Amino acid sequence: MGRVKIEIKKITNKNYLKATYSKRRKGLCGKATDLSRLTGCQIAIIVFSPGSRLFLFGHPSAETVIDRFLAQQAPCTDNDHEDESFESIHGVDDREDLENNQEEYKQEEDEMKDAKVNFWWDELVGEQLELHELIQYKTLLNKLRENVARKLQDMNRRELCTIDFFWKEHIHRC
Amino acid sequence: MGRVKIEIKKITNKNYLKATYSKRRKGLCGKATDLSRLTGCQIAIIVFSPGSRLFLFGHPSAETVIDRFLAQQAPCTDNDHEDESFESIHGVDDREDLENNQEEYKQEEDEMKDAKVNFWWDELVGEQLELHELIQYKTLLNKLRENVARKLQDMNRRELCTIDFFWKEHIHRC
DNA sequence: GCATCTATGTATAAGCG
DNA sequence: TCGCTTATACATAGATG
Repeated sequence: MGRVKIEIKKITNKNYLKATYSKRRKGLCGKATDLSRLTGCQIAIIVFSPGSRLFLFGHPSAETVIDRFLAQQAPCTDNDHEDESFESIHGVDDREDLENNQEEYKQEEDEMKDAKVNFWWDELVGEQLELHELIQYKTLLNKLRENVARKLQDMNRRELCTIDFFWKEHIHRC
Repeated sequence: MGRVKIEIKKITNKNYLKATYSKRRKGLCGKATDLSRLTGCQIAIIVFSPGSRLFLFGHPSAETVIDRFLAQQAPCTDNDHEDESFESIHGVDDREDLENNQEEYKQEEDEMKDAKVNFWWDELVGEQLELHELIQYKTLLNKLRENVARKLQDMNRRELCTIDFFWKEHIHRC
């Protein structure tokens, strides 16, 4: 959409590339704003420029929409199922045995250091923490998420795709 | 850009709204594809429709770009600083005192149940876990992130904006 | 709802300051 | 790196199947 038709392929001239990047990124955000205003949808756009600079855009804000997306990604988030899913991680699938012997359960709980994690964050978020403390937690949390995500990427790609499909088959895509 | 000029405000007619949503969302993705191909940038677009349906688009994939964004969000992710930031969470700011008395440090460490979390996930990600276990962890992790994000949102908005600015002043925005 | 058509408003390529 | 200009390609409003 200009004086001449251009081919949609990687621009080699650096100055030209930067100009096009700025112009079209701006145009993209304008389109996103229009779409949001016309339909009332929420949009987030994340761009990493050729020089790896991060650019964010969103309505109501990029972070709001990204958080909403992340919250939705968990396939099982009801409180009713949290304990269950956590136990299955640690191989504590036989719940009846534990319920029949509270003493043994407590002992086993003490032996499983990892099991405390589940309660750790439940208590954490329930407490009245200072803002900077929450932000520090968020930092650790993002780091952990990154590590787990890397671990997942390292694993068998086909297997991962299957799971991904199961997870996300309800998501529309272009 | 059509037969008549339209005002950019919320469309009330439902059928018309859906049609416009589909057309313009498609157009937006086309623009994003062009931008990515022309400049080599990475893009993710997250949209929640008026009916709260999730739509994802991205190059190379929405998830790839979102993960890259999340990984970058942690202001302090080197291993060298993890212990430091973690201690500051728990108010253990006076490090010299602890270094002068290893015994006391160990004792205090034992008393801080929360402190184990830091080591928990370090060990976790280092181990050879099954895919489904990782996915379960990811589930818990997303839930935790959601809780912390909600907590942050509940807090004083002005204070939060200040912190956000400090965190993200390097991010370009429209 | 989705594809197609056509007229028309918009985004933008190239150029200049 | 910006902003502005202009000619032109493109996106899309409305209509139809």
